[in-house]
Amino acid sequence: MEGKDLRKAGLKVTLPRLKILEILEGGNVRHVSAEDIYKRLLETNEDIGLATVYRVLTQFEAAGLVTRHHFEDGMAVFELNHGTHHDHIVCLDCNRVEEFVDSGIEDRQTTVAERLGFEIRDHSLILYGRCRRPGCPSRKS
Amino acid sequence: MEGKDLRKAGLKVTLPRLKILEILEGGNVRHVSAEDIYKRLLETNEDIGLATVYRVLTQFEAAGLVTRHHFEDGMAVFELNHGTHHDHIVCLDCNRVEEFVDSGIEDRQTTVAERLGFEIRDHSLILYGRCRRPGCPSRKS
DNA sequence: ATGTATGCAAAACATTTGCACCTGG
DNA sequence: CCAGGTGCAAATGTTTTGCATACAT
Repeated sequence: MEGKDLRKAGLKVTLPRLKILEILEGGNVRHVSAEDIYKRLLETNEDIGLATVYRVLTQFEAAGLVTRHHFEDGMAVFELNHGTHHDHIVCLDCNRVEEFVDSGIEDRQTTVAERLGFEIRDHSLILYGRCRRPGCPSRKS
Repeated sequence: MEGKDLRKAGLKVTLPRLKILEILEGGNVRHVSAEDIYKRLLETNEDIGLATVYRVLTQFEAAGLVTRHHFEDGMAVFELNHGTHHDHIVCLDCNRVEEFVDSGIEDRQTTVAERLGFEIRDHSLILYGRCRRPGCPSRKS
């Protein structure tokens, strides 16, 4: 029984919340938009409204289960929190997203914040570039 | 005559573009939304439509005159490019924005991107925290 | 039972676009 | 004069909300 995570987060265990959590856990894609999830639900013939998807994702975020990111296309994407913090690098051509952690960067962020008199609470670091892997459109040039 | 910047950017010198550039240069606020600029124009009794503000800002961005940022509220803010690159730290309580540059962070970003096989083109680093300065609401606690 | 969650449709919001008119060079 | 710029209104795309109904505990 996997409703544990939900109950532990103080959320009533309902079918929409279970299904959405399931999709987030279904590892094939780590960063999904509300619309992505909604489409996935339709494919599985689940009768769940888009509004509910947004509501549930917002609750999950408040409960610390997921993180909301704003990549530069403006549309929000959500990612299941698997404990470890990490930053992102996004390919401008194929939209592939890789994750990384660099303790040097993390440390210096804290130092910089202190120097400016801030008590740091969070940060968002996104690198943009070209990955030029097989399958990436930038390869064609 | 200040239309020089515009003409140099390959843009026809028109009244809306001049007025908007003027507001961006009017140093009191460095990060403004399209709506902010529109309101400022209304206060000055300029008859410029919101659509034009968006169009002009997009052109300015394409011309490299301004940079568009997505802070975490989702609404885009624009900032005049004064040459030097910098990152941002935003106070979660009073929304004050400070700028900083840390060459250590910059260097490691390049290193990380290379390690992951990316040719880095740009990045967005935003720290979030509490500044606890006089006038900052977090002070009241 | 009862308070909360959901679905649907409509609202709200930021941003973009179509089109007739105006303006800068 | 004429290509390009602008205002207005309407369209778009994403996210939120109101409300009557359905569900978990």
